[in-house]
Amino acid sequence: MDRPSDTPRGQQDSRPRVPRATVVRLPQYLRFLRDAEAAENHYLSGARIAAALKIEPAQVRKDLAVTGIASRPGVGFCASELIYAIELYLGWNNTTDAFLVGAGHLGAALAGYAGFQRYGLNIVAVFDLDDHKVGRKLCGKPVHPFDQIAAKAQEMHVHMGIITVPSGAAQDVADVLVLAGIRAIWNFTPVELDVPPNIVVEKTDLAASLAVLSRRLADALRPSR
Amino acid sequence: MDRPSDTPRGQQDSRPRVPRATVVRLPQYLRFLRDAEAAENHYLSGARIAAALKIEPAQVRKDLAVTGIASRPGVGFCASELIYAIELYLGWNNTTDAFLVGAGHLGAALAGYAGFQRYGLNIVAVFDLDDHKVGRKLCGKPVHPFDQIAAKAQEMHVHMGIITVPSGAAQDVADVLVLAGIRAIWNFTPVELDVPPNIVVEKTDLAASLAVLSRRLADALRPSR
DNA sequence: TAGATTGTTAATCGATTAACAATC
DNA sequence: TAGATTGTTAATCGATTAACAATC
Repeated sequence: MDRPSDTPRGQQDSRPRVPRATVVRLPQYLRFLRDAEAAENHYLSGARIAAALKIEPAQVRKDLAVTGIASRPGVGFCASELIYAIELYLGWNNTTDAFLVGAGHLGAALAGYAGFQRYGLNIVAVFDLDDHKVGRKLCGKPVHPFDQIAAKAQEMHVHMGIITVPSGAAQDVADVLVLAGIRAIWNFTPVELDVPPNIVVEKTDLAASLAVLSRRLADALRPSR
Repeated sequence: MDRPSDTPRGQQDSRPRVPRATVVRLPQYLRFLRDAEAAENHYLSGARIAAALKIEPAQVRKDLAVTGIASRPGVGFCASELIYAIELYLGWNNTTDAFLVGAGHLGAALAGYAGFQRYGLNIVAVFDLDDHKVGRKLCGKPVHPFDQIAAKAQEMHVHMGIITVPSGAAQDVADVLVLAGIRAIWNFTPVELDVPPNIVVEKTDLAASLAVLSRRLADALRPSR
């Protein structure tokens, strides 16, 4: 009933736990700071950042504290310092190579999105089960046969996979990615993937966002009378 | 210092406030229930739903309570009843017509996504600023010139707009949509849109999801030694 | 220096989890 | 009926907001 050693959460919990919501906000700060930097605003107070992004000032200070960068009262944060620190924190200073599986419309949208470069993401290859798509290019990225994932992952030292296949194939694709040594999966299907605990999965579920929007629209239209 | 009437939140707060997280989970339940129904499982206990979706049983009971549907101890929820009630709650029983602005890769992905039908969403028209794209079809949807949004919105009684233009054009597009009488905006750009308070905006920010994934991958790779 | 702004601790708020009497 | 399962209240957990002494 009682376990020998009662490790509460992981082993070495030296890192202070950062709320997910904070990580979600970091790209917002990053964008704003890059724009400010481009506009020659090199120093910005937390209060100003807060006002621009409609976030509570205290929240901004707390969020930015995770970067380890201090702000000087009266002067503010040094934009370039913060930009560098946020990129570092998110691992966006070095580009991460990723595989994309599923050369459909959504796959094409992601493969063709030049903006990912700013987020340190580089889709190096696309895979698809459909032989008609193999050999062609999808938005400039070569499309390989699905069964070459493992070989190419070893060869190219790729750690991240993006799944944009139909729901029915999602789990199979995930299994293959895991076997290929992929450590992080960005799942664009609504399927709750079953993967080993050491694999990081992040789901982008369009239906979830749409649900919130639909519900709020219904609320907005109802009492309009 | 003290306001005359201390209205805490809105005017008629008869509706019990439903957590956003609950609304986000509803599509998960819906999918699971539809699958169960298709597999001839007509009654499902909350416990079983919880196990399948890896959600706490108490959470499932609480979430599903918003639908007003009761479960019978020993028997469970009636799948079809719940499906209907969730669809009703999300306004997905009747299809919602929507405009899509921005006929790029992401626009094509959304315009071509047949699955939206299951979520009560119907993209009826696409708009783009680029004249080369106007007149063609994008995944079967006609592409209209951008300046026809207002006229078409009135004509087709459309309340929802989806923005998939480059970031720089997002605010302008939002302004036009608002002027056209659109009430809900699904924003796929990272821009924090400035709209009147009666307009509902839901942002799907890919950078935010990627940030969480990147950070967790960095954490996973670091202590692997 | 004086005053604005910070970093951080305490208070609040909201959501999740646990517990348990009520129910089919 | 007996037992599993519910709906709901209380306890816990975690994140946001407020407050304020420390700081440039």
